Amino acid sequence: MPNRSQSTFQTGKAKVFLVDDHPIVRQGLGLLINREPDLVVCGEAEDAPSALQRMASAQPDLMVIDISLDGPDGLELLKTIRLKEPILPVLILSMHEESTYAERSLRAGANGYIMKQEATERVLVAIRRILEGKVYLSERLTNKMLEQFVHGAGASNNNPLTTLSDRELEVYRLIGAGHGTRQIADELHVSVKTVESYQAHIKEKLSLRNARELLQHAIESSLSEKSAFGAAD
Amino acid sequence: MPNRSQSTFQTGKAKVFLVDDHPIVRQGLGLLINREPDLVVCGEAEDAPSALQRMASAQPDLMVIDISLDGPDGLELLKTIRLKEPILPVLILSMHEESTYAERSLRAGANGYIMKQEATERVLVAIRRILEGKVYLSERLTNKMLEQFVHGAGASNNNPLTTLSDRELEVYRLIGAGHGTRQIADELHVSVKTVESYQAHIKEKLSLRNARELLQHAIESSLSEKSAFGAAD
DNA sequence: AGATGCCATCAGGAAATCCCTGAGGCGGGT
DNA sequence: ACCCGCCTCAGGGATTTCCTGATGGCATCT
Repeated sequence: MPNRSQSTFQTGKAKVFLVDDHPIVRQGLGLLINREPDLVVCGEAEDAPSALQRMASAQPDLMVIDISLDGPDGLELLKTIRLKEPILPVLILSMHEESTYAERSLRAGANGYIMKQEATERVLVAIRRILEGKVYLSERLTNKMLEQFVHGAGASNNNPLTTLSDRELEVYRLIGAGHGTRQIADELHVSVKTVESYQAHIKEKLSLRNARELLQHAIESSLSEKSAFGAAD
Repeated sequence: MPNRSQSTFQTGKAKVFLVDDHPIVRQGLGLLINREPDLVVCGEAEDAPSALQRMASAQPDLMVIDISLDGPDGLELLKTIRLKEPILPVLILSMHEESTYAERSLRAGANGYIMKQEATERVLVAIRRILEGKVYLSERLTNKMLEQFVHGAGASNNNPLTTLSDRELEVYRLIGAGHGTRQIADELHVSVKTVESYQAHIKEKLSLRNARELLQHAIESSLSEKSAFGAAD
C-alpha cells in the first residue's frame, strides 16, 4: 500500500501541507482549509529545508507551495520534492503574474498554479481538482497553453526555446544580456530591420505581446541559468 | 466628540479596516483579529479607491494597509487618508525589505511598519501598540532609525532605491512588473508626460543610460527581492 | 519539377516611446 | 524671502516598435 495520494480513503480527509514564508498567509490558508470537511492541514513550513524535513512525518496528500521563499525558491523545492515523490500533487501559489511563472511551474512538475490575487474559494477549487488527479490553471492560462501546444508541435519540445531558429535564439540571448536592437544589428552585421524581424518571430513563437514582455522573458531565462540546490537525500 | 481613535471606549472593541489585494491575506488577518476579544474587523478593501469609499461608513479605529496594491499603492492611499484623517492610526504591512519602505512609510504618516514575514502575533502586538498612540517598528529598524537620527542625514544609503521619491519608486516597481509607460500613466491617473518625467529622474538617480537599462534594472530588482540585504550596522 | 514551407534578409510607414528642454505650483528648510 | 526637491505637464525631434509585405535560398513533400 505504497501511496495514499487519492485523497480520502483512510482518514476521511486529504492532508495538505503548506509552504509559505508569510505566517499570515499560512494562517489564512490553514483556517480556510481546516474548516472544510474533506481537508485538513497536516503541516507547515516557511522555507524549503524545513519543508523537506517535516514532509517526511507529515505524509501529505498535497503540497501548497509559494514561489517566493527565502533561500531556494518554491520551484527549487518542487524539483527536489519530485526526486522523491514523483506523483505527489503540488499546487504552486504565487503573487506574481501568471505569465511569468505558470509555465515554468508546470515544467518543474507542478499540478496547478494559482495567484494570491484569486478569491479564496478558488484555492479550494484548485486543491480539489488537483486531488482528483487533474491540473488546475486559470482559464486564460489554459487557453494559452493549449494554443502553444498546437502551435509548437507539442510532443517533443517541452522547451519553447527549441522552436526558435539559430538566428532567433542568438538574438534572444543577446536581448537577455541587455543588448538593444541597434547594438544587436551591429554585432550580427545585419540590418536593424532584420533584427526587428527576428524579434517579431520570437514574440510570435513564445506568445509574447510586445517588446517589454520579450525583454522580460529573455532576462528571466538568462537569469535562471544558475543554482542547482544540493539534493537533499 | 470628534474622534474615537483611542480604541475601546464605546463598542468595547477597536475597529480595524484591512486593505490588501490578496484575499488570502485579508482572510488570514481577519480571522486572526476577530478572535481577539478587544479587536474586530470592520471592513476590507482590495485597492485604494474602494478603501476610501468604504472607510466612510466603516469608521475604523485603525487601518492596516498593504503597500503593494494594484493601481495607487499603499503609500498613496495613506497620503490620501492623511488629508482627511490626520490622526487615524495606520499600520503599513509589506512583504518588501524594510530598508526600502519603512522610513518612507513613516514619512508618509504611518504609525507603524511590519513585514509579512513576521509572526502573526507580532501583527497583534503592532496593532495594540499603535492603538495606544505609540509607533511600531521592528527592533532592528528602530535602532537604525535612532542611529540615523543621531548621525544626522547620510550614511544609511547603500540601497540606491532609497534616493527615489515615493512617486518615482512607484513607477519603478510598475516598470519592473512589465507595465508600459501608457499603462502606468493610466493606472496612476497622470499624464504620459509625467510618467516620462519620473522615468528620467529614476534613470538619473540610478545612473542608467536609457530606457532599456531602466527596464532591465527594474525587472531584475523585482525578480530578486531576496538577496541584497542591506547590513544594518 | 513544381509546390510548399521555413529561414534569413530587408523596406516602408504609422504609432508609440524615448529623451531633451523648459516650466509652474507647492511645501520644507535656512 | 530664497532655494531646492517633488509632482505635474508640454513641445518636438530622435528612436524604436510593430504591422505589412517582399526577395531569394534551401529543404521537403508530392
